[in-house]
Amino acid sequence: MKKLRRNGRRSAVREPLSRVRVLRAAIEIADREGIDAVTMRRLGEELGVEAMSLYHHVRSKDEIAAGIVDLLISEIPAAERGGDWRAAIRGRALAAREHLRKHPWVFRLITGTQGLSPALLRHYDSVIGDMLRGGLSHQLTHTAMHVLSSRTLGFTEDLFLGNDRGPEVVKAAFAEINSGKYPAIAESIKDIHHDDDVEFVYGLDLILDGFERARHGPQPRSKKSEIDPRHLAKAHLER
Amino acid sequence: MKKLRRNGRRSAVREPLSRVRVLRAAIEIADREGIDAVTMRRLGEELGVEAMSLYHHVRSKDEIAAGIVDLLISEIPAAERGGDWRAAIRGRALAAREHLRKHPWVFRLITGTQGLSPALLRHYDSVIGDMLRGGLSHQLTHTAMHVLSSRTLGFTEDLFLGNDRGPEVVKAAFAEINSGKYPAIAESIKDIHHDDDVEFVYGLDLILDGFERARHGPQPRSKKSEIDPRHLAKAHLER
DNA sequence: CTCACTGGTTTACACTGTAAGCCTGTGGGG
DNA sequence: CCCCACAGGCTTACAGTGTAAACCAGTGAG
Repeated sequence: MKKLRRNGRRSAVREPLSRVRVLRAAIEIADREGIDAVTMRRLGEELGVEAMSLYHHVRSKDEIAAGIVDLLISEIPAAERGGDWRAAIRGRALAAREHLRKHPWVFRLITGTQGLSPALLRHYDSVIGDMLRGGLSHQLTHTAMHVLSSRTLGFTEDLFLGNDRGPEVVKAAFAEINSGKYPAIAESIKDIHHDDDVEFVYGLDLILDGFERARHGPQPRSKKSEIDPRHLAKAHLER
Repeated sequence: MKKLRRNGRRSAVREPLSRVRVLRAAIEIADREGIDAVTMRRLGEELGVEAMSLYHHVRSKDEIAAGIVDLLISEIPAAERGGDWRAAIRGRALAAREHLRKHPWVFRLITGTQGLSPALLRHYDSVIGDMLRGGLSHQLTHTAMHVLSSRTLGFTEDLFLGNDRGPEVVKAAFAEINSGKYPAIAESIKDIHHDDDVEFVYGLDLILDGFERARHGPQPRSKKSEIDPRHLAKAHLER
C-alpha cells in the first residue's frame, strides 16, 4: 500500500474503487431504498462507475451480501467488560441489537447468505467466552447458545447444522472453528453430546418454566429505567 | 364445482390446473432442488404447462411464496389437547418444528414474505389461547410470545412491528387481527403497554436467569426419552 | 522504452418475472 | 340446437437481472 502512493501524487480524479467502498455504497442504498434496490448497475451508478467494474473488487453479488453482513457485524461496538457473565452477555446482546437495528434488512441477508462470517464467529466466540468464564459447563454453554441465538443477534440460525445449506458447508464450518481463531467456540464444542431435538426442548422448557414462575409471585418486569440507556433507541413504534 | 362436472364426462386429457396444484408443485421442486430452482418456467414445466398459464391461477410469484408459507403452516398437525398450558404449547411447538423441518427452505421464504399469513395468525392465536387459559396475564402473554416466537415456529419475527416492512403493513395487520377471526390475539393485545426494548430485555434476562439457576443444583437436562417420540424425527446430522 | 498489469469500459448472453394479445374447447342462454 | 362469452391455455415480447469475455488506457518496474 505504501508502495502504491510512493510519490505522493494523489490522482485527483476520483477516489479509487475498493471492496469496502463497494460494500459501503451497497449499505447506503439498502438503507435508503431497501435491499432489493441494490443491483449491480445501481451500485455502479452510485459509485460513478460501470456495473462490470465492480467485479474487479468483488467476486460476485453473493460475496457482496456476505461482505455486508460481515462488515456490519464487525462494527458492533464492544460492550464494556465487568460484572458477571450475565451482565456481559446482556451488554453484547443489546449492543448488537442496537447496532443492527439501523439496518433491518440485514437479517434477511443473513438468513439468505451461506458460508459463515468471521465477524459472526468472533461475536459468538465472545459470548461463549463469557459463559465459560462464568462457570457454565460446556454442555450448558452449548444449550444456552441455542436458546440465545435469536437474542444475541436477532435471528435464529442452527448455525452449525445448517438445515438448508449442504453438509459441505457444515464441514467447512467445523474446519474454520478449529482453526484456532475462535478458542472459546472450539473449547466449548469439545465432548459435547449434541442433539438438536434435545437442545430445542430444553430451551423451550426453560422459557416456559420461567414464565410459569413469573406467573406467581411478583412479576419481575424489567423497568425501562433499568436498561442501560446507551443501548436504547427511542421505541420506533408509538402505539 | 358440482356444476362443473355435471355430466360426469371427466375430460381425460389432464388434471386441470389450480392454485393449490401450483403451490404443491412449487413445494415439490423446492424440496428436491432448492427454493431457487422454483421459477415460473420451471414450475410450468413441472405441471406440463407454459409459464404464463400459471398466472390464471396465481397473481404473481410473490403470491406463490406467500401461498406456500400459508399452506405449509396450515398443515401443521394439531397436537392433542390436555395437560397444563405448558404442555399444550410444548406440543404445538414440537409439532410445528417437526412438520416444517421437512421443508427447511420455508424459513427463508417466511422472512422474505410480507403480509401475514392467516394460517400463521391462527397458529399464534392457538398458542396465545393456551397461555390465557393457563392464567397468564395479558402482559405476560405478550412478553412470552416475544420470547417464544423463534421457538414456536422456528424463526424470529417482530411480527407486529415489522421493522422492514412499512407501517402500512403494520396497520393492515392490526386491522386483520381485530377482525374477530383471532379472538385470543385480539384479547391479549388489549391494555398492553408495548415497548419492544423492554420485551427484549425481559426475555433475555429470563433466559439468562434460567441458566444461572441451572448452573447450580442438578442441571435439569431433558432426556430424549421424555420427549414425545411422535414429534421426533431421527437427528438429521450424526456428528 | 517497453511491457505487464491494474482497473476501468463495452458488448453480449442467458435467465428472470410478467404484460398483452391470441386461440380454442366448452357450457349456458336464446 | 346454435351461438357466443369466457375460462384457461399459448405465444410473443420486454425490461431488468447477474456476469463472462474481450478490449483498452494509464502507470510503475525493469
